[in-house]
Amino acid sequence: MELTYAEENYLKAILRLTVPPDYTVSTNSIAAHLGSSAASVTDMLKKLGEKELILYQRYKGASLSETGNRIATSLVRKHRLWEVFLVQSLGMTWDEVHDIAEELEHIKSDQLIERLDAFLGYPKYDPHGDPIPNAKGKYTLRSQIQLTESVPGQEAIVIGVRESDNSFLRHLSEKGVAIGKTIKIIGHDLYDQSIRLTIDNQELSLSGKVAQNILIKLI
Amino acid sequence: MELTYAEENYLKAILRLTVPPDYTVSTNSIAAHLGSSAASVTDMLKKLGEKELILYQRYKGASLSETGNRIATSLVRKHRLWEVFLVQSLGMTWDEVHDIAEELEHIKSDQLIERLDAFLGYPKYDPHGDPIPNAKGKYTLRSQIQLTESVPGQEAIVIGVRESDNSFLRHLSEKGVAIGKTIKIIGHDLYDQSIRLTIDNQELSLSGKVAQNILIKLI
DNA sequence: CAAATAATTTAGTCTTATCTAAAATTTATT
DNA sequence: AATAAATTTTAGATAAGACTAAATTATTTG
Repeated sequence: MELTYAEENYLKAILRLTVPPDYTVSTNSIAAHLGSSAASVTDMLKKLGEKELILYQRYKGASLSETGNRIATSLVRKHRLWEVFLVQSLGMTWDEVHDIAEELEHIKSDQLIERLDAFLGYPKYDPHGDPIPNAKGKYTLRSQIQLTESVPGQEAIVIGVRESDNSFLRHLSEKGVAIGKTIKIIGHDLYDQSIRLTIDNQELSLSGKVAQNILIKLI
Repeated sequence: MELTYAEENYLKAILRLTVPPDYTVSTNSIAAHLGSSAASVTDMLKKLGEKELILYQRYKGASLSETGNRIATSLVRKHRLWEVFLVQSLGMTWDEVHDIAEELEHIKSDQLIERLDAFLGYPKYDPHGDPIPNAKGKYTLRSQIQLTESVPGQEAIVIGVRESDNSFLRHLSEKGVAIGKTIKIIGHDLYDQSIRLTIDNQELSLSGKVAQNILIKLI
């Protein structure tokens, strides 16, 4: 199927924002992620739904179909392989390559990407440490990381916990931390390993011990 | 200036079709080259004229401005450098790379293209033998070739002659050969070096001696 | 659980790039 | 040079992707 750049970008956005437990993405979160209006997103979701690239119900959000997931994953593969090329072959730095890879990922040619993969030596991770899906779309999920592995400035979604005893969970809910919440890392304290972050525009601090048990997905 | 893909493709088409003596390109020839309608071309020429990328007068055709020429040449540079990469680094064959380079040439990053140039070892010619403009847009004009150097199937425009004595020119006009005419090569005769080609859907044959003195530009 | 708030969709516009059909202009021909 | 033919432009539509403002549906809160 021939997709436009816009359609491809929406699929990628939905994949990025997809998190457990329901794997459903809201209109507003897509709009915020892409920097466009909610109305534009609705229009596109209708179109992607008709093409059966996503499952979409009015007012209920969207999730990727099998086809949509395959296409979005292949875009991630292309994006990350190109990033490796830009750093490894052309000597660019990891912070210079994102925007260029954002354009390169849309080049349509399976042969090209398979040859690029071979040329680069079948790398498993991109320069940011994110895993590169193989030609079949399989990859080791490393996009799920511990909160302690985050870097200041990053935005992420809370997707789970590594411990589930009641006192821990109660502590989290008191702080306003819940699965599905979007967070933004402010910084790591060098002395006590605590992490400052914002949730719902509220600033708060979590101890290193707590942060270690919170799983997030970068967005 | 931020140009759309369509605008860039029009500039490239105009550069390709530009030939002596007047360096002016007609609406219809652009339409034929791009496979679009004359009306669409007129619309775009108006827009490019307003942006001062071309000089355009209604009913009189278009020619590239200095800026337009610079941009179009830089697109040719990108296209040919990417073709070298695809063949030299990825091992593709010269006939597989054109369409992919057609997409890659639009990636916007000066840093990228300069690094790619260095990575490839500052090649002077692409896999088809066409010269690659340097970062300043300079290149050895080899797109002008003798008719004897053509290959069956190629289409070209007659852009000049290497000899200009009267009997030669009279011979040409009798055959229907004139500057600005579009020709298509049918084949080279192995015994007498004569060349068969079509002009205005008329099939004709030119002797090797004559062909040697006709300069063409591939399209 | 009803009212208030938030999220989402619909309706109506705009821009870019395309098209066809009709009108205008230029070029060729008799 | 007048008319015919070819070329080019204008006029009016369409589709994709975006927007704002208004309407609708869902969620939260008192």
